[in-house]
Amino acid sequence: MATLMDVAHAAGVSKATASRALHRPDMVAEGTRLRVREAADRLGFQLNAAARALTTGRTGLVGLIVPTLSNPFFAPLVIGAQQAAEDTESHLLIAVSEYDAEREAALADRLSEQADGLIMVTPVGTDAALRERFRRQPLVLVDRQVGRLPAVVADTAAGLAELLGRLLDLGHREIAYVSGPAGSWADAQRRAALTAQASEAGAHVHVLGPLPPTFDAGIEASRSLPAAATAVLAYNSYLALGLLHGLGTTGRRVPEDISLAAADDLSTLGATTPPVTALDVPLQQVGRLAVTRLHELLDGQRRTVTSRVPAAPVLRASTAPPRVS
Amino acid sequence: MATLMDVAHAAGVSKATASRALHRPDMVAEGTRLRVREAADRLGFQLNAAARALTTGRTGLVGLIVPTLSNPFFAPLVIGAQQAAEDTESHLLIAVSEYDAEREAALADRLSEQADGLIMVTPVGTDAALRERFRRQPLVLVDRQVGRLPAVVADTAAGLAELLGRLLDLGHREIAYVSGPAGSWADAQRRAALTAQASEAGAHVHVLGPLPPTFDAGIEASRSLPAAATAVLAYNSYLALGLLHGLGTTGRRVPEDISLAAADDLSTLGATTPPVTALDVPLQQVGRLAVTRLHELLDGQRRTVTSRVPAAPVLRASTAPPRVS
DNA sequence: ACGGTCTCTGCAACCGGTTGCAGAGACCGG
DNA sequence: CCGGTCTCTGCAACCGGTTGCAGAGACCGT
Repeated sequence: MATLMDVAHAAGVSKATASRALHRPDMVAEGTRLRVREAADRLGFQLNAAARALTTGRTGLVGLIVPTLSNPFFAPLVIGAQQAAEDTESHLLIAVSEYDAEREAALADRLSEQADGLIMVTPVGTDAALRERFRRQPLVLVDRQVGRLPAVVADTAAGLAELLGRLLDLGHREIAYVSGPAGSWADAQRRAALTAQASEAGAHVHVLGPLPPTFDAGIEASRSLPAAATAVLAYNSYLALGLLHGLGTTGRRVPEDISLAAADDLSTLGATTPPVTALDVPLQQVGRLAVTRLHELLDGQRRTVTSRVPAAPVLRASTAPPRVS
Repeated sequence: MATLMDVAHAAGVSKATASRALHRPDMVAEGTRLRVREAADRLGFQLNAAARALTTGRTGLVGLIVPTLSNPFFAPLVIGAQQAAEDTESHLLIAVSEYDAEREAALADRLSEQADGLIMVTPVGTDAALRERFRRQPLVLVDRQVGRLPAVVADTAAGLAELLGRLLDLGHREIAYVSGPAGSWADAQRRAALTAQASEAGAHVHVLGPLPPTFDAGIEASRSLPAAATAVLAYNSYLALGLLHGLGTTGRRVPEDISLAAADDLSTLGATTPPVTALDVPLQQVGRLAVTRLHELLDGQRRTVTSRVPAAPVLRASTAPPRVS
């Protein structure tokens, strides 16, 4: 593998000039630059990332820790992050925590050796640990707020509030909310937003759970819905799918007997019978923004604000006015 | 950030000894080792990955290129790869090609600057390009065979053959196969295996497609199934889900009127009505194996064989004997 | 013709580890 | 007591880039 030295030699200049010709074009005479460039790709020169990282102190790597990849919910996040990474000539170092705080910490430690900074999607785990980690290394949180740490959150609480508004408009007054995993930050946000808004409107939100955000848990939940509820909101698509299935087998029709909606939007929700009303969460943008924020942080721009991206309801056939009883 | 030099100083030894104390324990006296270790974690020493990579020529990074992450099919692959990476103290550098050969090539080029080797899941793209790339850098292919290049493949063709066997046993003789994307290596393998085996058994396989492996394409396909077909095999779960939906809306019952099965197994297939017979592809193992193979390659063990992991049918309610006509 | 400025290039130090080689003692057998 | 072996440690070179600093000309205005 050709080194910069080889290139410099071939072009008849010094290592320093070669280096500048390749990424400081304005510091070098036109002719020289051309000669070096030509020599470089004649020799198939590839810059040694490690050597560069050693001097510059930047690896160009962004660590990304997600709780899982089995949930396609996270795919757009990764895609968005990758797009932003490409734009900034960096790469994604990925790790999956499996919702395990200890494992997550270990991965973060190991990733941080190689990466310039970390992006963490960490619904579980303590605030204190995250604060501590932020003190040691550049860090951007996703879908979670801890004090004034930089974060990018999808504003599902607001979106869900809007969704609830629609249900209230339709006439629903007794609404069940099927919670997500215990200790989830996002879930707590949603629960709080919903109950507050409902009581304001003279309605009531029945909270079920916490539950694991799975299809099976959704089926379970469908059996314990309060009889009064005319609509049910689910923490995520899997729960919603389980609910749909469970309601179907117990003979309750959606939306005639009960309305159903989910607080995220997997593509399958549009393909069920009936299609399920959902919240479109622009995760790709979240991913992109997270990387951008991280780079701002690395460049020393102290914009440690929380970025919010709005989530909007997508109304489908699973929501309708309650049956007049 | 403390450097090795600082640690050495604190422990009253030289840089060299400090280095050895940390990862060549047997070369150093017990007492010294302890002193160095103690100093290291007192100072919160973190080894600089770039510096290490520069001298050793190993970054400890494995590049992984997948066509997409939106399909949860690939999640276990990533998980498996990550597990193997953890075991070998390395990390996953991930990139998504979006099924675009040009993009894939660019990503591979850029990843290879940083990674010790590449693992590529590349259903599209030419053999020649892969061969060429292999000449330049350690490379392991997944779900694709190109000459004698190292590869790990899930033996879906064999698994599908077994599945076809079951259908034949049930009495099916006219079977539709709904193909995957044009140019897909795996799809070609399956098609060939199926048609050969069917004609041997006096049955006939009707090939539809190629089609994009999506839910919608599955719906489309459900409208153009040959009337004679009593069973249909789909290239993947999404097509199968689409077929199930499409058949439902046109009034053909599964499995009474027609049997249905998929050549991979997303968890949702077990949750439909009826649950869909599928092929369990142990992708996690594939991912793990791919990383192992890559490391063998890096360590100079020239085991450039193709590893196969078996895929086994999971029989569910969507397959039954054909209706006697 | 001359001093000053500006543009371009090279020298050499530096980033933070790893490792071949050699030297210093300790230890051992004869 | 001596030479040989073995264990442990340090010196210094090296990996392959980047960058501050200074020097060499070119060019300019007076």
